Amino acid sequence: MARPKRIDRTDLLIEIKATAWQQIAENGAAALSLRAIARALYITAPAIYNYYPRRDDLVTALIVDAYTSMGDAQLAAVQEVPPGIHHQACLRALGLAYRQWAVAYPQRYQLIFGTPIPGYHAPQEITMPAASRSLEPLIACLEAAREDGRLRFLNKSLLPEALCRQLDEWQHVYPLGNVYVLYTALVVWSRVHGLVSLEIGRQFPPFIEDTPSIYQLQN
Amino acid sequence: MARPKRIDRTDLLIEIKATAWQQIAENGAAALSLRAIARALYITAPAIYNYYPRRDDLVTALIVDAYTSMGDAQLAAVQEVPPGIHHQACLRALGLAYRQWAVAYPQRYQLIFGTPIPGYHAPQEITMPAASRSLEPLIACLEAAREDGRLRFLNKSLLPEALCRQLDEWQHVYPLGNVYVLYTALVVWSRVHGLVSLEIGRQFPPFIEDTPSIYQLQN
DNA sequence: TGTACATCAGTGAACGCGCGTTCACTGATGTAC
DNA sequence: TGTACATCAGTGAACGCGCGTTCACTGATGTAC
Repeated sequence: MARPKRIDRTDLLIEIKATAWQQIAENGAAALSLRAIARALYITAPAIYNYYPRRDDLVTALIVDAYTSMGDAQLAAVQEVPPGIHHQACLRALGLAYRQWAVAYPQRYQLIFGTPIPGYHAPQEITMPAASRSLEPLIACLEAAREDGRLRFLNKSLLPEALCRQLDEWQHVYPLGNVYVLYTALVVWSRVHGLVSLEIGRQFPPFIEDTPSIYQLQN
Repeated sequence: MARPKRIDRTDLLIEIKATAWQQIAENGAAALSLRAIARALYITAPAIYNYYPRRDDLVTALIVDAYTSMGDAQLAAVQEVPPGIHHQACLRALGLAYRQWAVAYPQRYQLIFGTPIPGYHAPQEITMPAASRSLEPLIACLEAAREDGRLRFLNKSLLPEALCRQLDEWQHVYPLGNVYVLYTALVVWSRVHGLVSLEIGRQFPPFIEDTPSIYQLQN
């Protein structure tokens, strides 16, 4: 039977997540605790079990939310690029959007890409789709470039075999694009990620972002 | 009175640290626990207190060790560069050494640069000197370049004031070089760090390192 | 060479703490008659 | 409009756990005579 919705229900669920994010921001993702969240909400700890049957489910929900948020930002960035424009501009917009998102929500960034939470093991079947979706815009952009013949690929034999198999499998489960496109996406993404993780991780002054994606396009 | 050294003493102290590193590698720095270390060494937990009066002291010792290890690697890299060579070569060697060290000791890297351990607060007066020393080779290299007139600096007004004050203070406590040199060092280091943190943090295949330091030298 | 003593690394029990999780409950709310 | 009932979000007590840390202790070792 469909569960009748209480107004409170969504409210408190949202508040739980918000408080969780706050705690992650303050003490790091490793210090997340249901009891601390409950305390902050003037609620007893077991009450949270009405919303998340286990602590890990909360963490999973947070991770999915973070990926979704990132994916939305990426999508918005692509849609703001006027159509018919060179793919490089698209890549560049994605790179900048990635950075802006990370700077705006460092906690989410940390939860997804930072040191994993000690006890927690992410359920791949829930986490992977969200992660894949967040990379979709980038992959689509590269796929379009490939179809235009604007992407040059390296020899297949240059791809490490293990990596190749992994990409194959990935492509099989979430058919987003050509294996080489996936590989290129990973490379592009990882380089941008490198710059961004630096900016987020340390408390250094934000350096001017040097439009990083450009020199990746092997065209 | 000088404490007479037992042979055991240094042995177990080393074993404690080694086990700690192992645990950091396995479960992340956040999961470090004296009891777990004791368990792994077939020892009771209080025994550790003969070597480190508090848990945080162990962590501090590990951090200092990590910095020292990194500094040694940096120093060794500089010394292998034949004298009289262009400073760019020196910078490049430092960058590559940084990466190699990080790849060789990802746990140490994680402890220093990763998400901080929840309860732990580093005692600056112990931690900072070690950190500074690890950057010394880089700073010396840049300082030499400056003396050769091979470093061009931006206008002072372009430096954020807060950053400027912080660097001033740093330079005052550890007189390693000109403030602008320090700034440049930070920039160079941070970019290399960005690339490396990417390579370490994720379990992606190691990409070919693209000799990163070069395009930093503003000469 | 043998005995008495001091040292001190490691033991085992205990403490208080915060954690995730369970359980029977309570009491406000919405629904049916 | 009023009453009886079902629902179910949140409570409070309790559990077992691992943690850091303390304390009085023990027993092997090295030293002094």
